[in-house]
Order: sequence, then structure tokens, then C-alpha cells
Amino acid sequence: MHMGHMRNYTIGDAIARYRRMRGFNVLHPMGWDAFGLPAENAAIDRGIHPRLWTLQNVAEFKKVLQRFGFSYDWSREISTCAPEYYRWNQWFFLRMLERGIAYRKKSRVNWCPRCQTVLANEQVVNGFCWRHEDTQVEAREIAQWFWKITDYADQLLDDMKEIEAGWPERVLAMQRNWIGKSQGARIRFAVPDLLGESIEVFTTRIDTIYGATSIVLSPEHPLVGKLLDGVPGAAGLEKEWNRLRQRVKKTEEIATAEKEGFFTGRFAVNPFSGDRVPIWVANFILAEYGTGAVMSVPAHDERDFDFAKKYRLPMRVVVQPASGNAIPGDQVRGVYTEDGRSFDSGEYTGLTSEQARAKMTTDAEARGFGKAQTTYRLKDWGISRQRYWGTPIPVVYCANCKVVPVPDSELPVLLPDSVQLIEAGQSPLATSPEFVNTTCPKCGGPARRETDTMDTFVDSSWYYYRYADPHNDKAPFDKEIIRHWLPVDQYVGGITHAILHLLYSRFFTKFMRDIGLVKINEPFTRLFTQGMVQKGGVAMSKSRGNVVGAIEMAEQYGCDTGRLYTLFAAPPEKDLEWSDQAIEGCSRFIHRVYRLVDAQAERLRNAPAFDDSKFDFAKASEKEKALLRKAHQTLKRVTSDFEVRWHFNASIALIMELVNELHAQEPLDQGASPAVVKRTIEMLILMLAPVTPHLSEELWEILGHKGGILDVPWPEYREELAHEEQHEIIIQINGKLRGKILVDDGLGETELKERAFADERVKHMIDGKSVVKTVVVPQKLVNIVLR
RNA sequence: GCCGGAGUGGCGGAACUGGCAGACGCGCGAGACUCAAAAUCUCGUGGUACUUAGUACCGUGUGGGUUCGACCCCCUCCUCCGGCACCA
Repeated sequence: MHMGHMRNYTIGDAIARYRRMRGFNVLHPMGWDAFGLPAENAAIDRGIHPRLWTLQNVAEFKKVLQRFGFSYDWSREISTCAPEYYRWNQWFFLRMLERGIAYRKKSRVNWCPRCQTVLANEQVVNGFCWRHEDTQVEAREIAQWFWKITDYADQLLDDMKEIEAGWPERVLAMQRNWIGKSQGARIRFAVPDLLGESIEVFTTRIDTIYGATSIVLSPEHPLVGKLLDGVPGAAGLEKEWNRLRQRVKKTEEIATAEKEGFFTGRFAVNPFSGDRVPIWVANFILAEYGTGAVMSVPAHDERDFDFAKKYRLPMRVVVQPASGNAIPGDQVRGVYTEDGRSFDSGEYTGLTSEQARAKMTTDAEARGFGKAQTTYRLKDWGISRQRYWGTPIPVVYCANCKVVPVPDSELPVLLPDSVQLIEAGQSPLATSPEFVNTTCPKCGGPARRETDTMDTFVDSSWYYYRYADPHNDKAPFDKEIIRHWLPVDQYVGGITHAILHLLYSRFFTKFMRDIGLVKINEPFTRLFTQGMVQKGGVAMSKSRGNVVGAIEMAEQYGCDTGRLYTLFAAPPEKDLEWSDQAIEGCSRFIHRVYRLVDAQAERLRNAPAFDDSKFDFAKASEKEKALLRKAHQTLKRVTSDFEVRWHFNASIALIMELVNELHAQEPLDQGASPAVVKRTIEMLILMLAPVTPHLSEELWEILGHKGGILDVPWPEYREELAHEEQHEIIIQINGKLRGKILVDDGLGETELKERAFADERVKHMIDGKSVVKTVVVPQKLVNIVLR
């Protein structure tokens, strides 16, 4: 565990502690996302069982977390690799199977040769494995289980309304991007050369269809072979075709790759214009998106324009800028991709692009060659993994009954202990005959168990519900308990989960709602994405070898210093560069606070209790007033920072100022009674408690208090104590600072103006000029505008 | 290309709702304590100019605008970070 982890937990803990002090019933849990590849691989490397390796690590991590004083409710601790937990993964799987959300299909999937397993689309980053940045993902045809997250695509988009106030915009944007909704139409172009055949294209710009001068298919389109069959020169074209199918895989290269294609020799008919348009095959058409075929409109699409230019294909202008002059349709000056007004488009000429899209779509539908269609980038979630350390998928395969779900009563399907882990490329569970061979729950005949395990993102998709009811052995959780605690009021995590965990969790919640388990649409009301801890400009990570270990840090400076530093060095949402020098400053501060109390411990302990609601202004000294004023002013801002902004760095800076103020009062018996000093110090200690709990606890005891500081309420802000009797008013001339005057509180505008004009320097500067205007902002400034 | 975010001293960063730019900390400089050092404490520390106390001017990526007044609002451009990307 390194300081990157610690920062995350410190932010959550500071908030949890603060809210407890404010009297809230805070559920602040911790658990272990314990299944998964890294544990399995590490165990293989060390020749020990993944379970043992995992348990050792959990024990180690727990020790560190406890040492740092994170206020977790350990009675709710869960571990996803425990059968008591993962049986409910299996239970959810069965519910999804019943509802047709889970299905099995053989398809092209992402295979990471290093992970030796299939990956979800969300786990592929620019064609590379999310864990192995240097390993390209391969395509494999494998039968596996999918979850129909696509059924929820629209809900996942629409329900963002519910959370947009509490989630960072960039996370929502990333999810929106990922779902990739795009509305358009699917249009059928007949191919008269091949009777009965037709090509469907997907377009978001049906309004440009009169400008379609060709149809372009992806090289993988199923019709290509048929089209080429019998065409003169087919042999040469087949060669071309094969070449195009060897596409570049890297995303960055795809985007900039030269557009290449060939004419098939066949034609299709534009159902709107009746034009005969050539059918091409080209490398820039994606097989997986839309229908794998497009209508090419060079005058109004960047890519089609490039392609048409290269192969000298005709172009036809059919949209013109709404305000622009008409350009003859055959004289294309350049590509125009904006909306405008339809032009040279038969009966649609003159309509706005938007109107044309609507009318053409309805007409296409009425005439039977097209319909409105929405496509998504989002694909179903492939959850099968050909690895050991995960949740077994609860189905069996029977020769008679085919795919049979394991009955609820037989859950959990236990993960067997003895398997061979290094069977590269196939599921390790298959090496355990005791596991594989079973009887069919339906017919009682011999059957084989599914040997894949679930993606570990399944485990993390619902764990936060389990925290509310962690020991339930009748159900994943009790509905009533969930109604009390969920949704999660505040979630804290890294941006890395923006489209993996956070999307899956939203999907899971919607599914749970649909089967009547919960009544909410969204799991996390507020999401906070904290920045990373970096060293040398890059995120701390074991693999990079730039970590500052939590324990090492604690040995050298103490846990509270580490906590203080991670909150003070930068606002929590920003990345933070680790600095050995800067942490020294935090260490110094902690010692300074300790000395402040320790040096006068005896006197403070013996000081009488002080009730600041009964503070007697008349009898108080200036120093006493100053101390309490500073303390309450600090309290006001620290409270609001903890409440809404979470700018702990600013809060801590203010608390440092308060400490400086207290030090400036030395020696303390001059001017302020021990009771007032004690009260000020108490407030200081309480404000620090969420950040440096150990220090605060210790000092609280030194002051003579019994019982833990965790149960002490957050101090109450008192306006009358924070109140300034005098204000510094700034005087500006033409908006520039020219002087300051000290005035009594509550001085009216007229008096303020008088005082400003009475100022010697102001008089001097005004001399010989005319005053155009005077702006007075009470309690703040007087601005005199001169000419 | 599209979407999101950010540009403030030597550094991390403050500045709440348009009202003293640079809080607080680091670093640096000077001093106190000390035989000396460490620790601690005190003072100073955006830039330029002028002889000092000080005064003036400049200063929040660029150029413009709104305003009595702009780090903050609007427009332009630049740079950096993150996401998506021949998505039709």
C-alpha cells in the first residue's frame, strides 16, 4: 500500500469523521475486492494458492489501514472471494438468465495473450489490454456469457439527469461517449444485378441521400463475395479484397490511415432519387458499426469527400448553408458538413436539414425501404473469464437438456481448491474432474459444469449494497435495510473507473430495480474522483517502482503527518506530486501544535470550563476577543469547506493561521485567561480531528477530557464571537488601491464616503480633478472615479 | 476532428457571490539561541525603476470586450492534461 491508496482513504475518512461529529449516522465500510487476475498471477509466480496469497495480503492491508486510523466499521468487512459473498453473484447471474439479460453466444471477442483470458470491451484501451499497456488484444471466436447492458443504454443515458448535480461532468461525458448513442435511419438500397438482394446502410444524415453517389461496404460485409461473383475481372478484385481485410489494428493508425477501396462492378439503386450508384468496398468502413455499409455523400461528409477525391467519384451538393447563396449542385467547392437547407433533393428541396430528416424517414418507412434507427457504441458486457480466481458461473451442460441453470438451493457453486493453474489459454476449472463432472439438475443424467469464471467487475458492481447487510444468508441483502442506507450518499474513487466499475454499477442497480430488489435508479448520489499521487510526474505504482510506501512513510513521519500532507498539499481532486520537503512542513506543524498544548498542559488542564455562549464582552480583554474571533472565523470557513467544497488544503491553511495566532499570544498568561485559551485550543483540536485524529485524541486527553474525541460534537459557530468591531475599508481611485481606513462596523454609505474623502492622500490625489462618480460597497470599499 | 478540464511567484497552491492578487506551506535570505551544529524562534521574500522610510509603474497563458472595478463574466487565439475517434 502506498500513499496513493492512503490519499483516497484519507479523504473518505476525513469526511466520515466530520459528519459523525456533526451527529450523522455514518456508514463507512471497507472490504476486499479479492478475486482477480493479479492475485492469481502473483500466486502462480510464488507457487502458492491464490486464496492463501489473497488472505495474507488482506491481513497485511488491514493492518496498515488500522494503523492509519481510518474509521471503518470492521464489523461490516466483506471479501468478494468468500463463498458467502460470491454465491450472490451466482444468484444475480441466475436472475439475469431468467430474464434474458444473460445469454451465451459464440462471437469475436477480445483476447489478451498475457492475461490468457477474454476481456470486456471496457477493458480494452486503444486496442491494448488495460492491464498490459504493451500487449495488443487479439480477436478470438469463443462462446461466452454476455450480459445485456445494451438493454439499458437509454436508461444509462437518461438517468444521468438524476446524478448530474453530484457527479463530475467529465465522468458523465466519458460514459455518454462510451454509450455512443446516435440517431438516424436504416435505408435499403436494392441491387438489381442480384435479384432479391439489397444493401442496408445506416446514416444519421438521411437528408443528404440525394447526394449519395456510391455505396461503400466494409471488407467484412457478408455480401461482398456474392457481389464479386461473376463480375468481369473478379480474380483481381478478390486480391484487392483480401488485402483490405488485413486492416491495421491500432486505433491511432486507423484514424489516419490512407483510405483505400475498389469498385465491385455492381450497382445499387438509391430509393429516393432512383439513381444507379456504384457499389464500392473500402477499408474505412467499420463492420461492427451500423450495418457495415454506408451511403457515400462526398459533398457533405469529410471521409466520403477524401475517398471520392482520391478515386474521382462524382460529387453532388444537396445541402446549402441556410443563409448562403445557392451554388450549382455539380460544382463542389469543398465539403460542407453542417446542417442547412436541402437543395436539388426532389420534393424535399427547400426544407431545413432537420425537417428533411424527419420527412424522409417517415416516407422511407411508409414506402417500405427504411426506418428510423438508433445505434449505440456500447456493446453487451462479456463476463466469462478463462481463469481460476473468480466466481464460478452457475450453469451445467447436459446432453439432453442443454444449458441448465444451477438451482438456487444448490448455491454457492464452490470454487474448487485443487486445480492446475497454468493450463494456458483454457479454463483452469476444467482440470478438476470433481468440479466438472456433475449431474443435471433437470434430468439427473451426467452433465458438465461451466468452467469459466465471472469477470471480477461483477463482484464490484453491487458490493456497496452488501455493506448495508453484510451477513445476510437468505438474500444478497434485506430490502428494508437497503431502503434505509442506499443510495450511497458519497462515493470516493479514482477516475480510472469512469466507464468500467461506475457504468457496471449503474447497470446492476437498474437490473436490481427491475427485479424488485431496490427502488432506486442510481447507486451513487455524489461521486468524487480524487487525483492521483504522483512521483516524478507519473502516478505512483508498484510496476513503475516510484511508490512511497504507507508504512515507510508512517515510520518516518507518523500517520497523521501523512494524512495532513495528502490533504494539505493540493485540493483533493487534483493530482498531487509527492515531495519529501513539503511533508517536512506538515511534520513541523504537528509538532508545533503538540508543543502548544504540551508546554502549558498543567495550566490548561486546571483551567475552568468555558461556555462561549455566555461570553461577556464587557469584561473580556482585547486578546481574548481576538482569540475567540479568530477561532470562530476559522470555524466558519472550515465548516463550509468540509460541508460543500472539500477544499481541505484551504481549511488546513486557516487552521495553521489560528495556530500562528495562538503562538503569537505567548506567553499565554498575558492578556488572556486560561479558560479562553483553553477553549480556543479545544476548537483547534476539534477542527483538526477529522484530519489528524491521533494527534487530536492525544491532545484532547492532555487537556483533561475523558472519553474519545470521536464522540465530541463539532463546535458550534457563533456569529457574535466572529464579529469584527472594526473593518478595514479600502479606498480605490479609478479602481486602483490608494489607501485603507479603519472604520467602526455598521457605518453607513454617507459616512463612509465622508471618511474616504477626508483621507489626506485621497484629498491630494483628487486635487485638480473632477469626481465623476463614487461607488461605495459597505464593509468593503469606496471607489472614487476621477476624470 | 469532437467532448471534458486546466493555465496565478523559484515550487505546491489561496483569493467564498465581480471588490486589497499571491493566504498557508515549501524553498531561499538575514538574524536570535549555541563553543558549534541540529531543533526552535523572529524578520524578509512577485517583477522593474528611483537615494532610503517609501513612491510609481508592471503583473493571474494571448489579444480584445463588458464594468466604477475582472484571476473571476463574454468573445478570439495559444499551450498542456484527460476521454472518444474513418461511429457514417
